[in-house]
Amino acid sequence: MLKPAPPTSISELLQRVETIAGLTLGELAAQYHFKSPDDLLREKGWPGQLLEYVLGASAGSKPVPDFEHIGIELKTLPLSYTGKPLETTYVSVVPLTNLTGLTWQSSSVKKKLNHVLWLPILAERDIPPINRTIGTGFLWQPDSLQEAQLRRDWEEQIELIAVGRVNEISGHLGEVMQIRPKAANSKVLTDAIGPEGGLIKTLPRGFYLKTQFTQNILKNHFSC
DNA sequence: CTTTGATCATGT
DNA sequence: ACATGATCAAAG
Repeated sequence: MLKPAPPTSISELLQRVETIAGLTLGELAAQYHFKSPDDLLREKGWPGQLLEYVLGASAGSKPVPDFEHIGIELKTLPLSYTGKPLETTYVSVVPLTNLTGLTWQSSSVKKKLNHVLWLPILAERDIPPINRTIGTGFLWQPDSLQEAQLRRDWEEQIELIAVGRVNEISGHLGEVMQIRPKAANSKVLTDAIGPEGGLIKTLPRGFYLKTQFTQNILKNHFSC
């Protein structure tokens, strides 16, 4: 099959999502002649890349949403047998310099999470990737409580970075959104503001949604 | 070289 | 069990 064109409307996207619900990743990959790894030890991003391809997301672009025309970001969500998220959800890179004037409203987190298409996948580790089943995808936008929680976590942790305390940040901070390393390995270094106000080198970091937060998104959607 | 797609793997 | 810190490939 050819590479699908980007959906031109939200309803078209949702129609495609309905079509793939219940299929396994392997079935979908076979239909589109997409590769199917035996495990995700090396190709950790495979589920997301497959779904992007099948649903017609713009490939590997940077600052724009996956579905640029309709402003929607695609996120796969790996679930356990009991329906709980197995992993945190990566959101975006954490800015570590040039933070003056940066606000929640203008942040990459706020923009990325403005409108998300969640695609649950039954992804328990004892299931080979090709046998993992795609669930019912759904659209989500943060409600006022969720946005307040995200904003507070963002502001608290960005403030620490702004005053040169990036090295005091760990995954323990944040009520619903944490900061963790995001790099090829632990030797990668990037610029950040140091304790004396100058530049220091530190690990690149990313914002991640904690599993309790995404579990609540699921609960709100499938029970209301 | 960096960002995006994430999951792996170990310590608690 | 679960979360934090570490890691990997593709694409631009």
